[in-house]
Amino acid sequence: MAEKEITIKDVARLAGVSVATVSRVMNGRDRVSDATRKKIQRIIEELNFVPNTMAASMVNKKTHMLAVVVPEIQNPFYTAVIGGTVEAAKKEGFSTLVVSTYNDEAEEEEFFEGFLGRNVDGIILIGTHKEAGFYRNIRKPTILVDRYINDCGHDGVLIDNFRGAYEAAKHFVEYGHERIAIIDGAHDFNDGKDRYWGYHQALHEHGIVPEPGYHKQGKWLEEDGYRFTMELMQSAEPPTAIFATNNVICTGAIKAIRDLNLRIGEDISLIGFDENELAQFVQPRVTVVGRPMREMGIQATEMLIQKIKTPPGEQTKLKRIVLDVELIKRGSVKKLN
Amino acid sequence: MAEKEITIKDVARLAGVSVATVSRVMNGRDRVSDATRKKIQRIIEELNFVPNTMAASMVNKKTHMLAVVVPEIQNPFYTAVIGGTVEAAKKEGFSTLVVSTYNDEAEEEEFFEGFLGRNVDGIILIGTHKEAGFYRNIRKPTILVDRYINDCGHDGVLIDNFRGAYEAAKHFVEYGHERIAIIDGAHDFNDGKDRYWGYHQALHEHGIVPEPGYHKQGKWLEEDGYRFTMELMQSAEPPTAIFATNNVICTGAIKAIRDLNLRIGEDISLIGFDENELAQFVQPRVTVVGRPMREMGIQATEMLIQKIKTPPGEQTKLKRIVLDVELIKRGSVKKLN
DNA sequence: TTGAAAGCGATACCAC
DNA sequence: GTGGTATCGCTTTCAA
Repeated sequence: MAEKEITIKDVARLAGVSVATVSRVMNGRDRVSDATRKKIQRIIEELNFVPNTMAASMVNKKTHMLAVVVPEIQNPFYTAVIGGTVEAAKKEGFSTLVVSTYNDEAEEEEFFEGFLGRNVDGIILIGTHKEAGFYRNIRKPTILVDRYINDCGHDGVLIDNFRGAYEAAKHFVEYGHERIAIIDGAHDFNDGKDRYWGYHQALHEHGIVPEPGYHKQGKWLEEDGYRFTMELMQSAEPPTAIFATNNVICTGAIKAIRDLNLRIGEDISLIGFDENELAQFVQPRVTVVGRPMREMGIQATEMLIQKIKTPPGEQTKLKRIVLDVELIKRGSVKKLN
Repeated sequence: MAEKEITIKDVARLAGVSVATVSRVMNGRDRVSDATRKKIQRIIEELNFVPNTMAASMVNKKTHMLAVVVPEIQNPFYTAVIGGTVEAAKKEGFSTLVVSTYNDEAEEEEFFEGFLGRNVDGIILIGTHKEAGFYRNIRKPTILVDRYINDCGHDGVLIDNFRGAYEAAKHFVEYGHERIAIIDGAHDFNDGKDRYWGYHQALHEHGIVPEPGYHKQGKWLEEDGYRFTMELMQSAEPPTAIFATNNVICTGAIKAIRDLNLRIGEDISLIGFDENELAQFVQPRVTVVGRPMREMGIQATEMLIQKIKTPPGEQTKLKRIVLDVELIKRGSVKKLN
């Protein structure tokens, strides 16, 4: 681990040519005579020379690396997005590195200020910051995924949270439910807010006034799902249906229902948002709003690379792609009518 | 996104000093008169200047970045290790980036050859390659975690797989089981192999000859756990106990048992390796061999940083830390005696 | 205390 | 085709 690195100069010297020529054969652009090319390649082989990527990057200002920054690496939703990103990036010759901010704004800032944030060619960002200002400060091709802040100055790939929630709530209503609870968290981002209002509108349209006591706001955590489901079901007038607005809240709700010895789809109807392991395990399986997670990563990455390749002059207008969601009906909603 | 970057030269010019002096106040090493320091700091502030980390790294050959390379980012075991790494690295002033090789050797090689692999200061590696040669080629401080290849030339942080499996199998035996099946995968790495032989020894010590038909080898996948459990339970002489040697195999086994309408801990006893969501959800909960996942990441990172800071001359002998495992007894093993 | 200048290891333009 | 050299943006002697 001590030997000093071999550089392009060493190769040039041993091959009896200039560094310029060595550089040429490495990058294969300019033409070089077959004889010298062969010789240089042999030396490179012998010396086991690998060019210093950082030096090259200093000149051409490109690293061919993308970063995908997510709030929480443990959440399968995010890892699916990451998977899509890695796949799409690879196809275009970019490497991807993953950074988890653990939902910590400071952590997110550190990324952008550090070596990484400053040296990737572009960023797929599922942000933790809530103010547009933070995003406007990012002077690098960036695509916001899932969470979008208005006026942030970047393109986005989102899903139709409003419609997803609307369909879920409508499904409850159409099956005759009226006492429909919703468990969510702070409306810091568009996603959470939209889900609430989608639910809200579906109820309204069917003449149901959402009861404040049926709206439980936590921190989008599994324990919130557990605790609020407990509370709801043990209240004087329990709901007949619960809308768990993300995957971990849904997991918590399922556990609570189990601990209460209630039967899903019988004693209580349930719809989740995003797939999760338990939703697919319990019987009957739980109806969820599904979204094209991997696809979101792919689309975002393609947009990003497109942007990276576009000359600074001819950048286009801001763009937001909204992907559709799908209500995956299974057996967790009881028909009351 | 077009404006040209501000450099140290701009700052120097505007402050009427040399770049050397600006560099000095940025790094705060050499002493600079209070007057000029103040002035330079003001200019830096005004210009919103952020030094180019890459240029700096070219000189001092340090990036203060660590990479943690895992086979699969979706597996909670690995994300736990990552979590430990990030925490420990941060404490020492290092940033961490995550790379998933998706169990693909080519992907792993690309990492090492690419920008990333060549520019981090050290690597926490849960490898995918099976031959020592690959690892010996890594000329950078590296700690192998979990999977270890003999003669690879790097330190390692492992767990006592043998004992974990041994305790699990012994637990079965002590509860009177004799027909004990094991589901694992290829013995490409020490971990899988050790788990098998730990099981083997426990049985032998108690006078039980492991029956070949009870050893099912797949690819360490959930579907293997599912399929083999089905096969085993539908065979002429089903086992009374199954040892599922990793978290996803255990998940598959639980699903199969559910689909067969069997009761865990009653019709079939089960022990898993590593925690998993279903093991904690089903009732009775499933006994598992637990290991200090986060702790593994922390220990490995501390070793790594230690190594990075050690002058090349005085490197110590290779070292392997083996952390202990714990059999977390719950209700999935029936007492037959 | 401060400045000039020599790198760090590549690329790319301009000559020849 | 090939070589010389300025350059990228910073750090670090060496002098002054």
